[in-house]
Amino acid sequence: MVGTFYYIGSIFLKKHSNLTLKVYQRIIELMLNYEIVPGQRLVFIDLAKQLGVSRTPVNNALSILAQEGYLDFVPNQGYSVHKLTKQEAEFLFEIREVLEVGFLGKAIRNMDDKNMKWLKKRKNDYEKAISSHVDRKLFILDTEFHASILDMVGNDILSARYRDICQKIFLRFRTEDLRLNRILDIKIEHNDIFEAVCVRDVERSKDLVRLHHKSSQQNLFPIIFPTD
Amino acid sequence: MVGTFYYIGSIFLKKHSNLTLKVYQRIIELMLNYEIVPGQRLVFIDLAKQLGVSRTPVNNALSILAQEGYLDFVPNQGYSVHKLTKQEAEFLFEIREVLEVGFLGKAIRNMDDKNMKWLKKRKNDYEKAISSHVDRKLFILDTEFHASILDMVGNDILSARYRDICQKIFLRFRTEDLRLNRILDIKIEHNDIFEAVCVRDVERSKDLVRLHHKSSQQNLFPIIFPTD
DNA sequence: GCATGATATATTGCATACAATGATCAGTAT
DNA sequence: ATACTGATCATTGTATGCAATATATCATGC
Repeated sequence: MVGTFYYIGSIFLKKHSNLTLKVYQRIIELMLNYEIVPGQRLVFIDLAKQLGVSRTPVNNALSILAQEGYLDFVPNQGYSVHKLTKQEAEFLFEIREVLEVGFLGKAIRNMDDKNMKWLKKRKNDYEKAISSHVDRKLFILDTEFHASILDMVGNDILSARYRDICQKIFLRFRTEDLRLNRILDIKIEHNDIFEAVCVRDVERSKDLVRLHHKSSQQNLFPIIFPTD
Repeated sequence: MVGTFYYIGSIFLKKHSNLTLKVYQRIIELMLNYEIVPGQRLVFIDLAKQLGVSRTPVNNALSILAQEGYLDFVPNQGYSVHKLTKQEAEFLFEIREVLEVGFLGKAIRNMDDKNMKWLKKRKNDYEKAISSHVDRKLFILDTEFHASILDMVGNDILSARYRDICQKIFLRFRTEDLRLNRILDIKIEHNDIFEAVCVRDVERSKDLVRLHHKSSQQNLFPIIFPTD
């Protein structure tokens, strides 16, 4: 179950909530669990029946998700799950890298022992999950490793946006797209980044992060976008 | 009239649209024109009456705007226009700068004569608007000057997000907050940036942009957040 | 056989009725 | 006076009916 990990909109359901937000969250879960997939059309009444609510909260939730770019919307025609294009994925990778590299210096300057322990924990989480090929766990834990570095900046808006970008990317992928050798490479590269960050070597960290993203892109894109 | 310039969500109303999107756009206009102001509560029925529609599309539009961070929302209590805190403004400034500086090199490398002319036009637009103190025109034209540089990168998602960040910031300000001497300084600083970009001096451009944002922040924040 | 047009069907869009919730205010007890 | 309780009111939340729109089906004509 990945339900506790989604980032979209950074909404945290509280005791006081409404159906719109619950439906919104549920749809994200459906996307993360491949129960609805990129390209698939979403029909109000079907979703409403499936979730046991009326069309109103479904309509609301879909409006929000469309605005965030997770769904496509055509007036009078309806909603469908957005299928990220190769170009969009490139755009997002590019933004992701600029943010990560751009804030790495501040993150490292801000880092304390607590941060470092936390980061190590995220690194271990990824490694421990390598064997268990469930859902999108690896994508999420990979993202969490990187995001944990950025979290040290202390800029909540940045943290939320970074996670949103990563999620938009990995929602396009399937776990099978990550081949084992790439998974193990990621582990090694994370280790290298972790070491460089720990010794506060900003320039080396930046280089390693750039290299890491480049490798990920080179490995995944031919699989995800074979024709383009 | 600033209606043609808003960025939120980058939705462009087409022939086929629906009331939700029209209401959404209208509320943005109301925010830009100070007809609804930060902190103000938004009541469904009032807005619906004012815009001549039912509560349904208003509800939809407000959900979207809340998700984007332009409105605050408390379930069973309602919506209010978000009043950006000093910290949030600092966070946004920080992100803005990292994006702008981080992509400046690529922008300059991509620049051709057409881009350069376009940028000069944006620079002139700002200068011409200095005398006409209407609405948020200066904020918008200032943003457009900077965004025009980033547009050269050719990353649509980046361009949209950059404008969104700027808009979130300047929605918190009022035109009166920009004092004349700062307005004239901006003109000079834009000129310097423009020159550096034109001669493709990436490092100098970056320094000037950083300086420019720092000055803006130092001038505006004491006025906008006097107590904090 | 293919294009065209009319009809039927499915789905979205909007308004509204009713229910649920929270805020306000008055009244009572301490 | 202040704190508590209950009734009233305002507003949000949800479901649903009907209208508008788009799509699919089928018949007709060439």
